Amino acid sequence: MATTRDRLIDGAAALLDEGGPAAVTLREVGRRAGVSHNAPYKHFRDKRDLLAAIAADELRVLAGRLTEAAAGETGAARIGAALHAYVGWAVAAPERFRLVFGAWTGPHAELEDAAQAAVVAITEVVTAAQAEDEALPRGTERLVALLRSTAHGLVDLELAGHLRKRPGAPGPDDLIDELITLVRGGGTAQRH
Amino acid sequence: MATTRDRLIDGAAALLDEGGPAAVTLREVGRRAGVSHNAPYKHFRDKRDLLAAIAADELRVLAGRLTEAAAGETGAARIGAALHAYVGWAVAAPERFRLVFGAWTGPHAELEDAAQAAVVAITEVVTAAQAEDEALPRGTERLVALLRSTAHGLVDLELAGHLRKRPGAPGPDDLIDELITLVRGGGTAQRH
DNA sequence: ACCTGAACACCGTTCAAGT
DNA sequence: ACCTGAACACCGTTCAAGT
Repeated sequence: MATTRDRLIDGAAALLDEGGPAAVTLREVGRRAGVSHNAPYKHFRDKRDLLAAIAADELRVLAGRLTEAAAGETGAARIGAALHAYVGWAVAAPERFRLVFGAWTGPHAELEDAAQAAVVAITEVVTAAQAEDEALPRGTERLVALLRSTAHGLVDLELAGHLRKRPGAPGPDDLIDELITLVRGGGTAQRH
Repeated sequence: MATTRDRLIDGAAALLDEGGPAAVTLREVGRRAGVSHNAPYKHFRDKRDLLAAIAADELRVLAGRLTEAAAGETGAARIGAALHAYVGWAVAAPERFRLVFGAWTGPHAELEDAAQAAVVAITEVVTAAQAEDEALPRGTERLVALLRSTAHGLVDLELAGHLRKRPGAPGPDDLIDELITLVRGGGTAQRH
């Protein structure tokens, strides 16, 4: 049986998916959890803190998916699998994606820890890929930053409807494949 | 002398810059324009429509900056200049950047027109660059989508504080230069 | 420790009415 | 055509009080 705190988080996450952060009213969150409209204040400092708990959960899910997806591949394909997992995660839950990477006024410890763990996960994937594929550029930090940014931007533009105006235009997954190819110098060499 | 509509937009844009969309209350917008708290409804359908007018203005500014920045360069440097202008625009006005590319529920004609014009502007830059630099990959649509996504993602992660945890880590401008290099195959050839 | 109900200060939006 | 003031239905947050 779930604790009140868990039910509050679940209800808030459902409301978030349904209508974005504005739809996450503490009154409705409380109602769905079977408590009063301000019971949430006994478990979270305020609405922001409740949303941050959801965001941190989601970042931990993301880190796990990236690691798992990359584990079944070798070389640059590790990176491709991780980035495809990133896109799949974001597109499946756009509001959670937007929440995680949205404007957080002021620091939040749990959220920052989870974000750091996600960066570590993708960094490990890229390090392994670089060790297996000499066609990948050296410099893990720069490459990670570039790959993260592109995957993130692809998703954000796709969700905003700014990427595919023309039917048949390449989507995020197509463009990730192209990115991997370009980053490897456009060639196919995979020496070890 | 500015019309009421202009003063409403100016006041709303200032409030947006100061504290994000939540800070744009129609009451304060009206107060700054010297009208009542619901006079805005005579010029805009609702708050969303007022924000969309700001976003459309901003997209037109962006399109102009991209074109202007690229005009002074040749080959791949056109793209570099345009993307640096994109980053400069976004970082200078983070809230406007977030507004423009944020979650717009339902279509908005003026905003979509302005977005289309911005895509046309960057597409023209890339087309010109491709004609001058054979090291750039062919396929304008795919390259434009990739470049836009990376620049957008760089800015979004930077603004969220997710890009540069370590002091001295590469910033958006550094990574754009690296992107251009990688996209040209890592080489420096620039035959015409 | 956890929860409730009333209350406060907001906010977007609507409406009748004014010039 | 453009604007105002009152009103409505919200919402986040606080507080005193209950078990």
